[in-house]
Amino acid sequence: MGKRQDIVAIAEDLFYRQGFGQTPFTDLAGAVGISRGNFYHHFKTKDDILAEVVTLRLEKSRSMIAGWEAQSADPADRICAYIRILLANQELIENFGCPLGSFANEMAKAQHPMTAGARQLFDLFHGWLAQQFTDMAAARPEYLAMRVLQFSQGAATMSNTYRDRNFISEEVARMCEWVRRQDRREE
Amino acid sequence: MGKRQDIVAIAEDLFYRQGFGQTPFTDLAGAVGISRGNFYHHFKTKDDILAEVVTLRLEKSRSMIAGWEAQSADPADRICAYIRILLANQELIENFGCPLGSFANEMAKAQHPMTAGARQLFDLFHGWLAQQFTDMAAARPEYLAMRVLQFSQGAATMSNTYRDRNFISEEVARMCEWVRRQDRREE
DNA sequence: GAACCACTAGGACAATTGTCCTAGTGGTTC
DNA sequence: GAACCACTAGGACAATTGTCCTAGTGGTTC
Repeated sequence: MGKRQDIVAIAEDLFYRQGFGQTPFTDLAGAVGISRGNFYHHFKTKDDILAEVVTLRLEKSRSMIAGWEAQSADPADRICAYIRILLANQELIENFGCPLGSFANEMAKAQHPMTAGARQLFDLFHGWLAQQFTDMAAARPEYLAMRVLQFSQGAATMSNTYRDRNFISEEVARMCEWVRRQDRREE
Repeated sequence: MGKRQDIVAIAEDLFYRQGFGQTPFTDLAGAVGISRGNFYHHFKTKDDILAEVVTLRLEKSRSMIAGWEAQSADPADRICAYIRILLANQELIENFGCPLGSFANEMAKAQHPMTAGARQLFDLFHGWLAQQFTDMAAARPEYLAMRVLQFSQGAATMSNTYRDRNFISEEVARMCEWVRRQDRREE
């Protein structure tokens, strides 16, 4: 049992690395260890697998967020934890880009219904970041949350293109300082 | 005559909108108006078309740059012209993302040799931006050029995901002001 | 041990893909 | 008008793709 979950977990990884449209069932079959035609016992279509992959990503994102919340009560620290994904997942991002950004773009280009799912993922982080800025008593928390997303998307693309680790480290540090400067609480 | 160039021009557009891997010859044939098998009179492989598409993009980018240089002698103005692509091509970016960033990411995921071509495109803008910052007597012109690229990549992804024109306008304005603040010349 | 179950392999299918090949056509050059 | 040219349509090909189907297998439940 759990085969279905295995498939989704492996598909999540492969779709990230190769793109959804560039990942045929042959690859999935090889990685999961079942035959190609057999996927249809578990899923109705390839799009159904994608839908569950997005659900899995949402769950994983929620538990990442829960982890950051558990690790610090300070909203600025929490936002920095988000920013530091750029370092924690550096090698993956260098090779395949940001999972959110590249997925959203692929869905948009394909005019795929799951474009909405990609946006949900962004919304999840955006909402949470905005909440942290609110807790910092910052003006325009939603705008600032957009700024953080924008930064991490840009940095991920630079990382993917140039693989310049010094630059990324500097930017992560700079952005974390910027976040702290948004704190308007009496401290 | 010129048929070859027609094909490359149409392929450039389609590859941008749909992605290279998701654009079959059927689509190309429909758009160009010749039969599918007939492409092989003009090109040896699909990859050969891509190579010429990249060359075309490089040429187009160079003439955009030449246009900005002709329009203003002030380096800050010139950099702002680059940043304002986000507004000039807003609708395209909302629908398909940044041509540079999305292309680079697709090539990286496919581990396609043309990853190098994608990077050449980035290098072209990076080099030119760095030159503008040098002309402004700014410290660390190459770093600042990276910052501009990073910003426009992030903003393009936000535009592609959220299509929030107010946000993009504000960010373009903010970034242009930031550019001007890097000016260290005696004025 | 019969009935059921979740799961499997792998053949088959039509559609699509990149590519190759043949047989043209229509204009220019001598 | 013969020779050449750039270009064309479209059939054919093998490989690949997503999907469907059939015939199982191996374990659990009564």
